[in-house]
Amino acid sequence: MTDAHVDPVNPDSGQDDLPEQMRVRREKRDRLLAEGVPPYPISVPRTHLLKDLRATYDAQDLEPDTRTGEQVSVAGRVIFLRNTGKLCFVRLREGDGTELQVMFSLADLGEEELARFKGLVDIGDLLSVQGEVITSRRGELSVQATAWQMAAKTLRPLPNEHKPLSEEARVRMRYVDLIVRPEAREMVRAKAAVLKALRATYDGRGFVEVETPVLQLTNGGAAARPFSTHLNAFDQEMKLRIALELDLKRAMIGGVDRVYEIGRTFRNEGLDSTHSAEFSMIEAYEAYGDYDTMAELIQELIRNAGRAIGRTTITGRDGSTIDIEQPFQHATLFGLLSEAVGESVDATTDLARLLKLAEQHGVELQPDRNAGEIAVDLFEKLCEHTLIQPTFVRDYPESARPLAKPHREIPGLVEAWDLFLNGVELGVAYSELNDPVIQRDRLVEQSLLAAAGDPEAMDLDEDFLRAMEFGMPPAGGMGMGLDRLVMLLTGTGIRETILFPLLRPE
RNA sequence: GGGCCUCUAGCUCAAUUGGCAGAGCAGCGGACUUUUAAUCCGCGGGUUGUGGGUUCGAGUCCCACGGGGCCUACCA
Repeated sequence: MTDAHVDPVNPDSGQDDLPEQMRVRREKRDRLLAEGVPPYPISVPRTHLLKDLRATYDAQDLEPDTRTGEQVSVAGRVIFLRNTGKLCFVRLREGDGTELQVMFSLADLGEEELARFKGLVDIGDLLSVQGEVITSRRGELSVQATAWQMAAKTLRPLPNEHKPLSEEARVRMRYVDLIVRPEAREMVRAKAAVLKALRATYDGRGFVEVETPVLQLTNGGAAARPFSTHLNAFDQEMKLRIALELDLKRAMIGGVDRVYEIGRTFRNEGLDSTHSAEFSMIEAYEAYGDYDTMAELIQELIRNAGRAIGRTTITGRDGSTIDIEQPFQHATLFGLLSEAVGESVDATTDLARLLKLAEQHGVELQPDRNAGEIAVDLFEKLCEHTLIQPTFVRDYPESARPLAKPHREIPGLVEAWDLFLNGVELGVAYSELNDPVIQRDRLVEQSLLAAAGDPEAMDLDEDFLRAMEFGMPPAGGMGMGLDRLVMLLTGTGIRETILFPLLRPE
């Protein structure tokens, strides 16, 4: 932020139209400038992190009124300020939430410097303080200040520490949320730890991380409405990717046998508490693997991510305990569905029977669904929410998963699973279709839908088909939503896990 | 898309039947050398989301618009 209208040599920026507290802070900034002290210096002394001092001294169990003799310079944000006349207490907080008390006394600072401190420092300011590490009379680890500098003057008051910010304020001003709310700070670090664990798990298994284009010529790899944009250099309409799949398969065809990407995808669809316009996808492909090797992989990914943030047991939404250290269950789609409807249903069950079952169980269907799609609809409505313990739901009807390979034993099914945990879908995997002729048929079918106006259908990606015709190894492929994983492991909503969620302009 | 709720001081929230717009924290002035949401005395702070309307009088009732939330529907 710049204040071009403020003349620093002639301080008069106490603008009348500002709220009182902002005016006061601007005046203090002006006073610093007037005395020749920069309110935003290039650097300030800092010999120790608050965290360092806590690590060094907390373990020593110091008596009250201890003087350690160690001289330090520390820096942090003033989050608490108490003035008892000739002695001021300040609590500094640094970015990770570590706090340390600083004491400003008449005896150590002198009358003039103490008065300057009282007159210039507000809650929220970033401060550098020099002094000795001591413990207070109450035994609290502190720095007894002998000098201080403003590191950066804050012009807006911090919100009330003791009342939670409204949910809207939290997401609109996440920077403030991060300052005042420990859970917000922890979320940032938890997500980073999860990402690190995911990469370590892939890397440990010999997977190679790649980056593939976000800007795409065609819409493919999933069924979703894309964002459109324009590339001026080619005068070319472009799409933002909705999935990573096609480029990762191209890489695998080229010999990146174990390949993964963690990256942003974009979907121009409805937004709600579980759907975001942009979100991070995790996809991996393993040549000579299949959907069983992917099941092993995803368990290890989730387990290691949980361990990285110390959360390997989760309380399910029905109150039960989910222990992700335990092997995940396997079930079949038709097995679970048969159980739910109380009669045997399989890939050969005809459309009429399935429609009848849908009616009996009050499941509303979209028009023109085929038998396989109805079976999946029934499963989603009747079974999905009951899958609290981690469960791989395997073997989908062919028509419901057009990019998976036919099942090795059961006709009419394909080798695909969805992983459910706490009643939500967390990841998917296939034994990937690699017959370029069948692949072409499927994609042509999709492109006809697209031509007919289905905004979610895939475009025909001729280059992808050409790549497939060079031979894609038999492979397993998996996908998982990063935000859903973090939500699951931390037990929070999507607006908490995304640092800066998309919001309407104020 | 449909339904319900909500928007008041920097922040979090009150305001009875339509009758002077308030509190806590934060801020300003004063006292206090051990506070930890300190205490004590005093003071300021508002276009009640925006625009209309009803009324002697609107934070409150009506209409429209905007922001936010919840439920529902849709959604690889």
